[in-house]
Amino acid sequence: MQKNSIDTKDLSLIVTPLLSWYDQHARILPWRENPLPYHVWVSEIMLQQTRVETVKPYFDRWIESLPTLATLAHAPEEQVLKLWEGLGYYNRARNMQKAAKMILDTYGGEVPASYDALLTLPGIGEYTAGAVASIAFGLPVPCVDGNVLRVLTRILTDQREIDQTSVKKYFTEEIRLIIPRERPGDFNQALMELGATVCMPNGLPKCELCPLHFMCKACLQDRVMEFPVKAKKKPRKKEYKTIFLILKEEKIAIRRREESGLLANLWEFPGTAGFLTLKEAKDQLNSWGLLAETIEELNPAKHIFTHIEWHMTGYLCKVTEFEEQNHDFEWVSKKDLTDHFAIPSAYKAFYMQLLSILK
DNA sequence: AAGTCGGGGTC
DNA sequence: GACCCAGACTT
Repeated sequence: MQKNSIDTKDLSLIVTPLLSWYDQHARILPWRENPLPYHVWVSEIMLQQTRVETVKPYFDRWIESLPTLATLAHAPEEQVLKLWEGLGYYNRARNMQKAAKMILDTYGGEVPASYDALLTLPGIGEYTAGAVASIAFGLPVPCVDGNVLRVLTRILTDQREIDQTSVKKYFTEEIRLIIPRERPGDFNQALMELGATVCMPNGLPKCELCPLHFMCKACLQDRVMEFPVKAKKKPRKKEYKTIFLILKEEKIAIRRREESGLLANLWEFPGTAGFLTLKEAKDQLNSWGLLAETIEELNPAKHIFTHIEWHMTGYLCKVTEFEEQNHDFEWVSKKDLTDHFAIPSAYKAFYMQLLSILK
């Protein structure tokens, strides 16, 4: 038996107090109002690496626009991405639409009530398969996310790095042994809810409010901030860009990003690598077949991704086109831009400057 | 197992 | 600044 493990009989002691706590403290959340499998699925995809408070308005708009799995499957991808605009990890939205089509084709339009079947769908990994299976269908399967790992490593003072697959696997099996057959979905949600609202990810946890503090080794030893142990992260790479807000007769230039990589296939304002001087910026416009009638500097901006930093300068340009080029600009009105094209938040600072200029 | 993929809240 | 969030997928 491993050093840090307590036996299953002990860990099973969390079940009753946890469910009882959840009965009193479960938050009222949009996806809990009418927990249809489609609703549970959409919420779990949106919640991947994303806070509850961030997801709420996105979930409401999504269900309003795409109320059923079939409407999602048949929706234009542009609409799906527009509904996802600003939420990040955009493959989640594309994969969800792919999965919706697969469910229509191979499961008769019903979200499959099987952990293994769910796991075959794009965008659904071990966590999400377990979450949907237990919450939407009442199947007794674990779902182990960052919240669960934090709660359990604290209860057990487990010092292993939670980034390791073996550790996640270990806790998944521990949960499988104790998950109550009567209320698996509530149990999984209770564990996550406790992690989100009491056994918090940042700052001091509210141990005095925790229904498990009586058996939490970290709390009893006053060592809660030592857990969970996580691997160190690599420093971010810095990239420098120049962004162009180009206006031609009340229209704005945007273009589609590459089909793979960062922000794949989304729309952006034209840009180039490096910080361009005013003269270099004019030359760049010329190379696009555009002549600057006016050009002025915009406020610089920075955007932090998980592994990259974008440092951006920008120019506002009013142009005429002196030569038809085969560049891939799309010239759109302000209304089309705001209504139909998904621009990632990395461009938000320039997007805001543009909207205030066009106001 | 390590890298990639977003964005924002919180300390 | 640094960390982390109801992770999945590719290499």
